[in-house]
Amino acid sequence: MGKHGRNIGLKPTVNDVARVAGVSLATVDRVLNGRPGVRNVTIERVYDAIQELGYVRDTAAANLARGRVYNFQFLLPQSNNEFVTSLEHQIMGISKVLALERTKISYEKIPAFNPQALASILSRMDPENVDGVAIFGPETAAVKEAIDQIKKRGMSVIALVSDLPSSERDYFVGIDNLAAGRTAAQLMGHFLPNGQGKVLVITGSMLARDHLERRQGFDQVINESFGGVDVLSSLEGRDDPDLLEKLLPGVFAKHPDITGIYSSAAGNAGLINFLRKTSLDDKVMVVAHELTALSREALEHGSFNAIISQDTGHLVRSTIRVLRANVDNLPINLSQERIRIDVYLRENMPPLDEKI
Amino acid sequence: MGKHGRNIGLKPTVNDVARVAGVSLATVDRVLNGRPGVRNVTIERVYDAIQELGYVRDTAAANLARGRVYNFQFLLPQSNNEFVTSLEHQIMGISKVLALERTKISYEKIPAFNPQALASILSRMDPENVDGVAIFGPETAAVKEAIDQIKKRGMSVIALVSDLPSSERDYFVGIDNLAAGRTAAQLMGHFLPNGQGKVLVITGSMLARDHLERRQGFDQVINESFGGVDVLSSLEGRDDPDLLEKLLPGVFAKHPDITGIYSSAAGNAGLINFLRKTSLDDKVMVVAHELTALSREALEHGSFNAIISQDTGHLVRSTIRVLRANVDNLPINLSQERIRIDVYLRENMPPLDEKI
DNA sequence: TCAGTTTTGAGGTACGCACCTCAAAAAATG
DNA sequence: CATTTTTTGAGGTGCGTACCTCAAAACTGA
Repeated sequence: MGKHGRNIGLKPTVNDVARVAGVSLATVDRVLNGRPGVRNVTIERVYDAIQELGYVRDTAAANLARGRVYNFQFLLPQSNNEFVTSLEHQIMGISKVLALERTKISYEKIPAFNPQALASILSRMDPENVDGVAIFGPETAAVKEAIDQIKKRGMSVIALVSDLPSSERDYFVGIDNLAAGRTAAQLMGHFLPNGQGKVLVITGSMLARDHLERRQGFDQVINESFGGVDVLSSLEGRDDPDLLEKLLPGVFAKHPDITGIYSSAAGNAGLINFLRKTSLDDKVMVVAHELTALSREALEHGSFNAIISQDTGHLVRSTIRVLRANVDNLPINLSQERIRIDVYLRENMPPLDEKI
Repeated sequence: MGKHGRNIGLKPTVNDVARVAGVSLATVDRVLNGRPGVRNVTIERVYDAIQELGYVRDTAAANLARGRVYNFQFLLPQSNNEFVTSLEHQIMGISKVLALERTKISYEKIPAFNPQALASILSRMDPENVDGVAIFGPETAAVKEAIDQIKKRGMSVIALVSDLPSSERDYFVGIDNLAAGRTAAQLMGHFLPNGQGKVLVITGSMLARDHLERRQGFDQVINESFGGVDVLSSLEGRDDPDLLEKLLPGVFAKHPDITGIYSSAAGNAGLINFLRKTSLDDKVMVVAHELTALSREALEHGSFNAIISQDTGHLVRSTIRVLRANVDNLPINLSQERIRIDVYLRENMPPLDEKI
C-alpha cells in the first residue's frame, strides 16, 4: 500500500477527509484546529466531507501529537468527615492511573460553608495551569459570580455532590438529592414500628443545596404516605462530628420520644458516638447517608438500619470523564455518568476496599 | 532540545529505558515485545531500568503504532426476557463509541440452558478473529472444558452475570448472587405483614449458578432472621415469560395462601401478567430482579415492592475494560469493576434512558 | 585462533494527528 | 491591469511506540 493508500473499511482519517473535500491536508488541519486563513466556503466543504465520511478525530493520536496534559482541580470542603475523606482517597488513588493518561488532578480544601473563601480561590485560578474545576460547595451569589467568570476564561466547571444550577457550571456530578430524601422517607416509614413516631432530621447547613433538597424530598414522602410520622425541624450539624455530638443531648432532652433519625448530612461519627453512649442505638431507627467504614460498621451492628449512598469512586471517575469530554468538546455518555442512589441494608454492602 | 533530549520531569519513554539500561532502543523493544535474540543478562538489565524509572508503556501510542484492533464477543442466552434484551441494547449502544477506541464487539445468542450448544460454539472460536469472549451461560463440565481449551488458544474469557468458577475464566463480571439473595430475603422479611407468610421462589434453571446462589442466600437469611416465613421449593421458569405465566396458576391452586414471591430469575413479564389477571398484585409482596421498563412500571404501580438489580450498562462496560486489560496484560481497578447490588424502591429508580 | 552463531546497534517506516514554514495560487483591491 | 492580500498546498518534524532490515560486535565451540 502506497503512502496514501485507501484505508478500506477502516476508520476515516484526516487524509480521507482531505481527499473527499478536494483540499489539502493542511487545510483540513486548519479547519479542525480552528486556525485562521480559510475561506468559509472551504470550511464548509471540509465539514461536508467530515459528515459524509463520519470522520471522528482520534483523540489518543491527537493528544499524543499535541503532547497534551489535562489539568484538573477538585475543590472540597475543609471538613474532617468521612465522606470528604473518602473523596480525597479516591482522588489520590486514581491519580496514578491518570498519570498514564496524560491527566493530572489535584485537590484543595476550602473552609466549609464559606462562600467567600470559595469564590476567592476560584477567582485566582489560572487557565494556563488548570483546564477544569470540580466544585463541592455552597450555592451563593458570590460563588455563582466566580464560576461564571471562570467559565469566561475558558475553564470547564463541574458541580460535585451539591448542584450549582444558578451558575453556568457545565455539568452536575452527583445524585438527585430530592429523590434520595424521598427514598430515605420511604425506608423510614416502613422501618418505624407501626409506621409512626417522632423523627429527627439532621442536616449540615442551610447553605448546602444537597441537604435542603434531601429534607424536601423526605418531607414530601412522609406527608404523602406516612401520616403517623412527626418530623421535627432540622438540626444543623455543619457536617462536623464533634459539633453534632455536642448538640444531640439537648435535642433528646427536649424530645425524649424520638424514635427515628434521618441523618441527611455528613458527620456520622458524632451520631454513632451519641447513640452508643446513650444506648439509644437499638431503640431508634436510623437512616443515614454515605457508606463509609464507620457507617458500614454501624449498619453491620444494627446501630444504623439503612444507608443511602453515592459511590465516591464513581463520583471522582465520572467527574474526570466529564471534564475531559468538555475540554475536548466531546459528547458525554449520560447513562454512564449518572450517579445511582445506592440503598444499603446489612446484606448488600459491597466488600470493603483496601484504601490505597 | 536535541533528538534525544532528556525529557525532564515527564513520563519516561522507551528511549529513557534504553539510555539507563545502557542498551539500544532496538534491544529494549525486543525485550518489551518478547522477541527473541536477547541474552538473559540483557533482559534483566532492561527490566531493572524499567523498574528504576517506573516506566509504563503508553498504550495509546502502542496501539496506534501496532494498528491494533480489539475483537470481543459476547455469548448470550437465546431468551426473549428483558434482562438479556437490555444487555443487547447496551452492547449495541456502546459499539459505536468503542469503534473510536479500536475495539469491535459483537454478540451471539446461544440456545438457553444448553451447555452442548455453548461448548460447541466456543470450540469453534478462532483466536485470529477474537481476542476475548464474555460468556453468560450455565456451568457444566462441557462448558468448563471448552473454556479451558479456548484459554489455551490465547483468548481471554470472562464469565458474565453467572460465574463459572470451576473453569479457568479470567474474571467474573457480575454481582455476588448469594448476597443478592440475602438482600432479597431481608427486604421480603421486612415487607411481609407481621414478618410471616408463605413465599414462592421463582428460579430459572438448576443449571444456572446465579439462580442457585440467590436461592441459597435467600434461604440463609430467612432461616437466620425470619422464623415465621415459610419458603416453598423453587419454581423453574427457565427465564421464559410465557412458560412462567402457564405454570403459576397451578402453583397458586395448590398454595392459595402465598403472600410473597421472590422472583429471582428473568421472565418478569409472565409474572406481572399473572398478578394482574388474578388481581393478586396488591395481596402479594413481590421482590423481583433486574430493573427493566416492565419491572420499573410494576414497581411504580405497586405490583412489585422492591427490585434487586445490576446495571446492564455497567456490566457491559466493565466486561470490555477487563477484557482489554487482560489482552494488554494490564492491571484491573477492582473497585471500578465491582458490580453493585442495586436496591430499588419506588423512590430511587433512575430516570429512564432512551434506548439508542 | 578461526569460523560459525548469537546478540546487539543503527537506522528506517509507519500509526493518526498537530503544528510549523515557505512558496504558489487565487482572490480582492485600486 | 498590476499590486496587494488572502487563501491554499506541499512538505517537514515530532509525539511514543511497533516492527523491520542490515551490518557490526560479541560470544561459542573446536
